[in-house]
Amino acid sequence: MKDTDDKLTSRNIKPTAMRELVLDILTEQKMAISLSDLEQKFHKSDRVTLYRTLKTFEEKKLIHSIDDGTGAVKYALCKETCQCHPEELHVHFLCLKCQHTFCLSDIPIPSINLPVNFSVENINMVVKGVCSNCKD
Amino acid sequence: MKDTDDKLTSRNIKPTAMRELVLDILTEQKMAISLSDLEQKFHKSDRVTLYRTLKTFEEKKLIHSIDDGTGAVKYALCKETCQCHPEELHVHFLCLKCQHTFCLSDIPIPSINLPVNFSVENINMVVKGVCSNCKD
DNA sequence: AAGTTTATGCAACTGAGTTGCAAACTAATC
DNA sequence: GATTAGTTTGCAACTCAGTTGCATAAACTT
Repeated sequence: MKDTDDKLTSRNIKPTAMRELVLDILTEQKMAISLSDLEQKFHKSDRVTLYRTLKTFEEKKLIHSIDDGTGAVKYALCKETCQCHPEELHVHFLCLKCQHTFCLSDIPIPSINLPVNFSVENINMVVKGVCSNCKD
Repeated sequence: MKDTDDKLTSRNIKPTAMRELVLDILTEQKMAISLSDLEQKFHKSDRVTLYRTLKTFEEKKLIHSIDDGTGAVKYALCKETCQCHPEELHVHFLCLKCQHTFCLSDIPIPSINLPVNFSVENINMVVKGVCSNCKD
């Protein structure tokens, strides 16, 4: 738990039992998960608490949210030092077969030449297709 | 109405009074609009009909949908010949001040080098920031 | 230990998206 | 132009994600 605690405190999040649990679950995931997904990892849980936990984590940039168009926002861990600035963001991939959403952490979002006087704060880029697992 | 009718029939959509009206409204818009926005352009209207009209239009590629993360999917007209293939897609912009969502029709979505054995079918790319109108 | 702040759990609500069904409309055939 | 078949429209009702308010429980302060 020491490790988990450190991750929380280093992001200025008070380490409660609930939060440690949620962070551990998020750490285990190979893919992004939604609030409902998270809920189902618990035998007994309160959606609202999980919801607020995710919100807190996102605010403190411990996790980032991905709107992949499936109707439920998904969440995945940020890298240690991530501040979620536009230059740090990566592409996400939604597999239309297995419905899993991945971080393509190695693929940065290409920079865009916006029209004059437009400024960027955030970018959401989701590629939809078929992942290597589902390709046969 | 001739013009509107032609646009519908050329996309294999039967031109009903309702559909002509919706297409006309969509044509007038400078920005993408949601189902709720559309609903409010009518004095008396049925959400479900408008919903289904938008679905039909999208299926026939007369319009495309944009998930800008605001919770409501927005819609905008496609170009005449658009088939909504990945290479044809453009970037969208959500202004965090005026909350308007624009097509940046001149800015194609940059192509991405996906990991091996990943294939693309669609891409949603939304840049969020402040538009030139709201910048002061 | 008392008091203050913060987190949790429950109930309840909103709003987008959706489905089923019956009535209205359109198109096709005789 | 009446009959039928297929399509579109309108209404009711539902699901599900996200959200708020409030009361209790836990953690932190002095």
